[in-house]
Amino acid sequence: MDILGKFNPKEYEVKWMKYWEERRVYSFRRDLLNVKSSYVIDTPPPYPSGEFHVGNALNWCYMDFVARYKRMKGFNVLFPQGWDCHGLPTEVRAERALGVKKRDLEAKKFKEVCAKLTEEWIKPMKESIKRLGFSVDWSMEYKTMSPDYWRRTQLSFVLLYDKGLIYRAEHPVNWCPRCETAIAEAEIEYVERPTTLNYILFEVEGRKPIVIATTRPELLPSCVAVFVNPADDRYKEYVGLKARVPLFGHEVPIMADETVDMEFGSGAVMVCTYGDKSDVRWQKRYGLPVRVSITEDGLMNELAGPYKGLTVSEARKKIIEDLKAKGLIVKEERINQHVGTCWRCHTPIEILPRLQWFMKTSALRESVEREAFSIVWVPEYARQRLLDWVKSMDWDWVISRQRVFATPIPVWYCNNCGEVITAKPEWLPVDPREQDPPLDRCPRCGSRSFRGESDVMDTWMDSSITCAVIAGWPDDPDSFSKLFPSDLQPNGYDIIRTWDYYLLVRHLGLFGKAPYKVALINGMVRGTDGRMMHKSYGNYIEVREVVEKYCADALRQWAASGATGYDIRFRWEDVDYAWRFLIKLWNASKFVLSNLADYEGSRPENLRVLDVWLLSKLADTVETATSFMEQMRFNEALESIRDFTWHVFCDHYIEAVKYRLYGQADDDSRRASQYTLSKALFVILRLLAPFCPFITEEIYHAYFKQKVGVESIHLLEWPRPDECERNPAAEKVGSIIISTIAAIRRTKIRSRLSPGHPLELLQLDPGPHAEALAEGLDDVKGTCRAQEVVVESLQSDYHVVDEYPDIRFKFRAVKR
RNA sequence: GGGCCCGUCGUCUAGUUGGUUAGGAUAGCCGCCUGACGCGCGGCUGGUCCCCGGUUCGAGUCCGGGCGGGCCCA
Repeated sequence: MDILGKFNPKEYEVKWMKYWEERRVYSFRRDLLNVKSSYVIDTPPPYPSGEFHVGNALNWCYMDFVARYKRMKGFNVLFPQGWDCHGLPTEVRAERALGVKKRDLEAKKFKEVCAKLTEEWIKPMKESIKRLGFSVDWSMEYKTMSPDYWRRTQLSFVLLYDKGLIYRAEHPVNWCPRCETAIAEAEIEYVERPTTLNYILFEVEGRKPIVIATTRPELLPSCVAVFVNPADDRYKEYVGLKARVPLFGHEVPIMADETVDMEFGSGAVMVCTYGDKSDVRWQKRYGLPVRVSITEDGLMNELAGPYKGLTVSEARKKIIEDLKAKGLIVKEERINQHVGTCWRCHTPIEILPRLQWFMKTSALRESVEREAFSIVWVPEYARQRLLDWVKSMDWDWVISRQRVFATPIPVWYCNNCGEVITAKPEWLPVDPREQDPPLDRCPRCGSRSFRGESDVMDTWMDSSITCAVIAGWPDDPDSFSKLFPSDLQPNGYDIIRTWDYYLLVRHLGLFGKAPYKVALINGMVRGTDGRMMHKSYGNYIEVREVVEKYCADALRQWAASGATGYDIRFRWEDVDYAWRFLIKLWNASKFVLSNLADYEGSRPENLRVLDVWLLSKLADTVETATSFMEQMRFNEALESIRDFTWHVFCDHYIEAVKYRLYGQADDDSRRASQYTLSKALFVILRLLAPFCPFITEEIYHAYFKQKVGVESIHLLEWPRPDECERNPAAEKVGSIIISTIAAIRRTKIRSRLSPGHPLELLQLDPGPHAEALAEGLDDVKGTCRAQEVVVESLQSDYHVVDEYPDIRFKFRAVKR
């Protein structure tokens, strides 16, 4: 036996981290696919930003608690780790690193630089994931930028295209003029900012001019109609007439629509191509013309006449000046406006019509809504979030992007007839920007000249097929049939509308089946000041800092301290408490192990009542903890284990068996306590293993490994209540004895005696509990260090046991 | 403006189908060198359960209306 030495988590944590990796302790047993039930976790692949932050840590802790618990419950756990590599920030960083714009460099070369940077940023994140002890199977690691991965993304594109769920059309899209790309609704961030609402005169033949209110006068050249509310008395007579657009001179119809807000501005609005989403709605509903005046890089085009070439904001200034010069602005009003901006570069977005690729998500709305009910959401409110989002979507998903570092869209166009040629599955992976289709001639017109699609796919197209990919799709149908759908999809509530939604819609489109069974939602991490943890708030904590000051097991306990699905504050006090618990466990283990030298491991015939009491309480704890783990209520599970360990096991049981170990009792009693100590510690360690994988492994190896033989505690079975021998009668008796001991100890301390101070005489009046106390008399005597105990009726000057006020006692201490 | 979530000692958290004096943990305070652990042990003090109504013999819990905070969206 290897008695534990000094508590040194930094040393043993690194040791076990390496041990687990070398021995592949957490590998998914593919050979047991048909033998053992699998449990599949669809780890959301993070974007390789270079930093694994505390929010990630929380998310991964949840996954790991489940992974380790399920593994111990006998499941063959698949816990993979991937990287969602493509993304604009990488392109921006690459541009900065190279000092060029992406379009100025050959795509191939630019992609190489991005890939290299991505590899670099993955490294530190991977280190963090390992250091925190997450039980990932690294043989399953994938990167969405690898050709083998984007082969799958492309295949999913082709299959959805063949099913009619992907189409190409000219449609208004959210456009970032800085990034020069379309972006999805999910990528827009709305910010509030002050702006000016301009009241502009539009001439109307035969009437007084009509005043329209707009925040975007630069869109006058794109004006295609004026709208008023049909119930608005001010404008009833105008409906059906034509208004002349100032400065630009074209005439537009004045129309009525009940969605016009009479209270806003003048009650008359102009419809443009496109100022906002309602412009798009009206344009569609009334078949209005399309007049585009803004270019893809955010400049005014020829339609803007003299303003051509100006940026949007320059044009706005100039147009306002010119209108003022002509007396056409009658009022200016400062208002706050919500502006859609690009979530990456924060440039205000424009809505532009453009040929884009779409996924027909509108066709899948009903099945998404239906499947949301077949999924278990932890906590349940998350389902409502998803449903609300699905109901509010009004456009199909734009899946094309005008970027470089991303999965290519596997499509070519015939230069002669324009035929769209999608790749055959066997051509994949393919990059149409660099490769021609393996065809002699265009199947429609026979031409030999093709042009590859230069657009690429939205990153979400990569990351929304992970459930299929980790299950082995498309190469291993057998494995796919067993590992799809995933059992667990863990992520934060902020990305329910993206991650959970896109996964659902993609897999439903491809396979007609929901991709995960349980969605486990985590809240946001707040700083010590209670606000969201942000670098800009100055309340940002780095994972490394916590691990260096404390250790991974302490950080993991902090992550378990909040209620599942709700925000959690980072508190050093929690980490500190966790740290102290580890020390407590360490010392208790040291005590137990140092008393087991002459114990061979078998169960003695006769346990004493306190032994049975402890094991029975332990059975309760096992049951409670198990139930909480099943419900993924990690805070409750951990708390029940810590509470039992600290207060039942250490404070009461260990204190009450010391006299039996220190040679004041007979051998049977000693052996019974040794059995109970070792049994209880072994169960505690296993209960704690999902939360504190390092310390439990260290203690396991110091003693239990030799008895059990299994190479890691994490490969053992989760404890069952029945292995702890529940016994309600003994629990009752034990509780009486323990309460009595505690009451005597309290009284000693109040009398300024140390708990270990010997008593010359202890007088005990058990009241109705004579039988129970008779059974525990040795324990009371030994633990309270009474030289003599007399059981007798007490009438005066006695103390009582709080929990059992019928029990009276008094004592006389040995003189100091 | 809309949807969802949340308001319980300073802080975090539990509170079953409504049912004794709202439980636990931390922090705070007061004791104690006690033999695994002062990184410890024992104890004490903290709550008008956000507010106002209603239902009820009885409301932290159910209903209605506010107020405050958060996330997502417009």
